[in-house]
Amino acid sequence: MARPVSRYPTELELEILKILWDRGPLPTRDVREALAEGDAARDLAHTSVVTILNIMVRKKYLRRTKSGAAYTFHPLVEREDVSQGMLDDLVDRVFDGSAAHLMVNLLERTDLDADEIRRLRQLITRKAKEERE
Amino acid sequence: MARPVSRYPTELELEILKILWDRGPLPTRDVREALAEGDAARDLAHTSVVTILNIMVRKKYLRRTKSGAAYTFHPLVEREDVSQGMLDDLVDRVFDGSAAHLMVNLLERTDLDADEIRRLRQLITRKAKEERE
DNA sequence: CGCTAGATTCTAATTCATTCGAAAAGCAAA
DNA sequence: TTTGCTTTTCGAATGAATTAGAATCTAGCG
Repeated sequence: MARPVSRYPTELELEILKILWDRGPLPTRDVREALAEGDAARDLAHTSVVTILNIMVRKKYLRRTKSGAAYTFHPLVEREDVSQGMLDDLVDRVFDGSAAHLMVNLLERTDLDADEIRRLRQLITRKAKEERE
Repeated sequence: MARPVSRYPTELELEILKILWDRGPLPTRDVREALAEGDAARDLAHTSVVTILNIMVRKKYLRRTKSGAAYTFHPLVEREDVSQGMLDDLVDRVFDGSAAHLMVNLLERTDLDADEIRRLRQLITRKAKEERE
């Protein structure tokens, strides 16, 4: 048997989703340009980008609409849903289902700025209250 | 070009690493049995397990020692290093480098028990103190 | 010493992910 | 309408991940 379909967007698929989430529906040309810039710069041939966009349509990550000669691609999945799915998967697979374990791990070695710390503190406090009810 | 080697252990590789982290060095036979049990039960042929163990040796995830007729496989990477690597990768790729964003996301929709909340609260408080220095 | 049980090595089939070129198709300007 | 540019469609190559059968090797026993 063979490698199973990955349950979540692959590396490249995620890059493309991020581009479309940030800048809205775009035609192939613009997706290609955005990929060539970006942090993880990928200078792909136009056809490569077309190919992967079509795969993403097949996988229902995107939908496309005709505009003139070209197609415009729209995200069909939400940023939050994908992030959460991938995060939950990591919690399950790597941290054996313990979100707390993951957070402790992250907290112990991440630098956070004051605002972020305050925000997290508030959330935790609220959690603690909910717990007591 | 082709799919690049994944920077972190693949699904199956991680399952095997977890088995070896939990139960120490094991020969192929025992790894196979553990895989067949486990949560994500995988009932693989003996040779399949051998194949992947050898791939993992090539990738330096494991090392093997001869013991009698068979080989015994030892993890060469630490659980913490792998977890952190995979977590950092997710933070980078999915949450654009913001660990705080990830934690907020997780906190908002995860049920934690009282102990875990207390533990996290302590950590955050300590972080806040450090920040003020 | 030769046989057998179990282990290992070799080879290979599948399918996914990534990458493109060649060719067909569409639209706009000359 | 013909030329030229842009786009898409199609087909294909390459390599990683997963799975496993066939062939080979080896240690112990009668």
